[in-house]
Amino acid sequence: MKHTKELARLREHLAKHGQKVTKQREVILEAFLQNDHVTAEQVYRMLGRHKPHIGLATIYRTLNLLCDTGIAQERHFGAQTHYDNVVNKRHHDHMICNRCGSIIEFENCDIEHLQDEVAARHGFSITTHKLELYGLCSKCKG
Amino acid sequence: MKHTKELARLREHLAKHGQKVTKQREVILEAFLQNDHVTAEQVYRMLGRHKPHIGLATIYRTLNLLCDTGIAQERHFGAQTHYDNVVNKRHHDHMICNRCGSIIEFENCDIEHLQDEVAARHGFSITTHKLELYGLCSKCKG
DNA sequence: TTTAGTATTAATAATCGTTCTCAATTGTAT
DNA sequence: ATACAATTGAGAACGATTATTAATACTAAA
Repeated sequence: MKHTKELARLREHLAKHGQKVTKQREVILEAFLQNDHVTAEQVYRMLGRHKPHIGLATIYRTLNLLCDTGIAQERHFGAQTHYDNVVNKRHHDHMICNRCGSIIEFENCDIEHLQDEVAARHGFSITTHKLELYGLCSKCKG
Repeated sequence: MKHTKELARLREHLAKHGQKVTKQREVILEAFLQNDHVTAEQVYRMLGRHKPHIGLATIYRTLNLLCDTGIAQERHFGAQTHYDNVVNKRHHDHMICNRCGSIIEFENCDIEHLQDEVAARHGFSITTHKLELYGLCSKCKG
């Protein structure tokens, strides 16, 4: 319930950029940290009964802010942008089930090595990457 | 200029599905095949002076049709959907330059092997995948 | 080749996710 | 406490894509 470390990180970022600590930002951070990844709509629904009401635009603004702090990371799985919780996690990629939509996280250093090799061969320098495997999860295969 | 093979493939698909061969579909296919990957807008601009005028909705419909035939494949690089020419190509992935937007294709079997391994470890069966490397191309690095 | 029937088209309205605008409000440094 | 700048909520605006619809163009059968 108390994500003091992430809260500190957010405050530090805000201070460094002359931005303000607001109730909305704290509330949205708290909601965000309760999941592995969420869409703006999902956060909006989570905070539906919150008083005072928090607008959808603020959700978007704050989720993008969390990306700036490095707490979140954008992913484009389908139509909607997913905001991925990456605190306390190393880089990871995703498997997405085409039937039930569940998302499984995984990490694999060997793949990342090979990516670096390929990039080097083309004189390309990687800043980020995206790897998604689509198919059927173990449950939906049966 | 004459992509008879792809045209045949399209006609076959249409016949099999009780759909019709139209001028628009042939013209759009021809335009599509002149690039490695295009957006609907790009095709629309390519055919800007074509008579009779071809509407944007028809471009979208036809590009999606080409995906059904297996001639094209959708990619979601940024805001717009890219339609990737995959005839006569094996599976490949992409490097996208963040500065100039150029897209470099590459293929790497070792990576695909590792993907299969990871998936197997999770009881997941892959139908498709997407791998994109973002960064700076050799030109923009200088 | 004419006909009848269905698929397709162009134009544009509609939709969806997201960002922008702006007046009102709230942090923050003094 | 004051003043200034950043933030907010509401809804308008936006860009990409899809749906609607009346008119048109294939296609297969006669």
